[in-house]
Amino acid sequence: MATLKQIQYFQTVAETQSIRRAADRLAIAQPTLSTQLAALEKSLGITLFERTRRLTQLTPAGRQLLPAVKQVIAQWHEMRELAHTLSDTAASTHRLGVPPTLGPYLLPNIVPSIHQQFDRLKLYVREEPPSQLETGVVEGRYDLALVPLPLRSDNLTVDVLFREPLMLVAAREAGLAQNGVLREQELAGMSILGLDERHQLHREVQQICERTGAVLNRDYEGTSLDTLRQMVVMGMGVAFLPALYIRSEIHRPEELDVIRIDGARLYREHALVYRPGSPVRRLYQDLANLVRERMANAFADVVTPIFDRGS
Amino acid sequence: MATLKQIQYFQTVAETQSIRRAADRLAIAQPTLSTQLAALEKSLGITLFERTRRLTQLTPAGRQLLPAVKQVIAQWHEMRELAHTLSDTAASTHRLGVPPTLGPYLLPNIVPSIHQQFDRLKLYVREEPPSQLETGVVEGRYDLALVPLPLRSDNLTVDVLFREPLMLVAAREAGLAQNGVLREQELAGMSILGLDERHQLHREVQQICERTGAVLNRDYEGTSLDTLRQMVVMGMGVAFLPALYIRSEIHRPEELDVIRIDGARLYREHALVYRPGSPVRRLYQDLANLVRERMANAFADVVTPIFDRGS
DNA sequence: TTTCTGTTATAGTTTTTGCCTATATATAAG
DNA sequence: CTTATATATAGGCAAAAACTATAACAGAAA
Repeated sequence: MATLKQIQYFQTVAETQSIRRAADRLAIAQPTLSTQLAALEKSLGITLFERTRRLTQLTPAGRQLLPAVKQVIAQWHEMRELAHTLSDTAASTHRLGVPPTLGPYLLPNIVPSIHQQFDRLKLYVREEPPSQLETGVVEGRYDLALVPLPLRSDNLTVDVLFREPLMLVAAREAGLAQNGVLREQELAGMSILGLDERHQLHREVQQICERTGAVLNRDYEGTSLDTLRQMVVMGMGVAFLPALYIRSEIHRPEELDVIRIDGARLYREHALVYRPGSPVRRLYQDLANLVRERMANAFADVVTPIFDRGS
Repeated sequence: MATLKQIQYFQTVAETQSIRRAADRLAIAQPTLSTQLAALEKSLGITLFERTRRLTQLTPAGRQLLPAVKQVIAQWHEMRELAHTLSDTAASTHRLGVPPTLGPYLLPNIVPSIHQQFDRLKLYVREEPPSQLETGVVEGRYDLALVPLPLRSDNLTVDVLFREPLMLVAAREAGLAQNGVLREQELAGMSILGLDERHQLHREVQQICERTGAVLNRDYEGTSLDTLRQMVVMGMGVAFLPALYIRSEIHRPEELDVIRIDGARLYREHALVYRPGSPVRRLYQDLANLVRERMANAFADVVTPIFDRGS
């Protein structure tokens, strides 16, 4: 069937113009080489060499086949080199899915750290709603994903990363900000702007409203955190925004007050998920730890990293 | 060592996303495939697949290796196709050597016939003095050559092709032409122009002069048949020119008389030579016959084909 | 839960093949 | 004619690739 070995033998004989010398160079016995060469010629249906005692040289057909043979061997070597590079698991490209309300505000803070620690690892990042991220990982469209808890799927490995507070944001003129803090009870009856229901954040805010007695305003819904912020700036109401978004996109002096709500469970939790069978789960665990440490070191005032809690 | 079979297996499993289905498509047993896959992974130092019961899919590293693997297989198929094409011996490029005093005047007449009969055969033609053609064939720089007899080497197969008369050419004004024929005796003492001694024709003309009593003029020697003809036209003397050259390059009306010499052995003989061990000698015999037949059919008045005479 | 089904891995065996040594054969050189 | 050198052939062994049978395991169905 024309094996790789055989065509390597072919190349060597063509180069040395001698079966004996080629056998020496290949460190095999001369009869072995004769036999394999004959087998190759038979399987190709071509006489490759004109064998005389003085020298063994290519036939016209063999001469024309040689470049093609070299191509095959060259490609094969290339493949092996690539394999060698990839044998370091952290040298591959991993497909990471992120939700649109987290990715743009988290990744710029952690990607440099990742590249510092795993200098040959590459990330192929895509944004999608969390539900699709989960199924994406299960079905193999992603290798790993950042998703908010709780998960829908139960057949994924979950590394909980950190807790991210949701802050109430109001227009400055609304005058809600008493030293930046509000008690939970004061939320009752308040009209809250939210994202449209394709975002996970929609549901999270909805649950907060139910718990605190605030009212989710469904007349106007944002399509992204940025539009939601604009709606607040324009005085259409107040909204709950994630702390990392605020840290990233809202700078003082601005027309907005950022208010912490005392005593309420106003936060969301993010996790890194991947298939339990993934052969590189150790790498993903390392990545999760790297994110937690990065959060602990540089974002302790914004988020709360969660170590040692599986799911 | 990572065989071709193994990387084909790899590709098939990647495509079918299942070891079982891949085994079916490859017409091998499933355990064989599992084992070979494991062997490949070990030799590459990479885990290529994430095996679950539902589906077997590529790891990030495997995903990146796949294109390289496909390249190898594609090149290999290309090589086999080329081999199949070349398995028709008449589909290769054969290196043909010709002497400068024959090639340009013979080949235009026979190459079309060759391409008609062997439509996929290609010739790579080079001109060299006959002595170098012979060693060229012996040493493998040529696959076959047209050379004048007699040969220097005795380790070549010789297919004698045809006998080509040498004609005396004189300027019209010399008035030598009595009905285009001269008797041999009339050559005695005549001054003959020849080629320089690097050409085989130099020696041939020299021998003719010795036999007939003509005198070879060595003061002026041509470097090619064309310069020799020019010298005759300019009245510097008379010369012996090969019949095929005359047929090809001397057209009437012209300033030259072409004279046949009666009763003398004024000719040279051409042969096709190749190494006795050449695996395609049958093809070369066919080519020799084709040349003879072409000469017999279209050039019977110029040359004398020689059938059935080995050497 | 248990059972059934479908998929991959492992064990044991047979067949194939790639390689070796020894020897035959053939040619060019001495 | 003999010798030296190169390739081909023969016979045998060991490694590898194939097969069958079976185990292990997850997901679906009962």
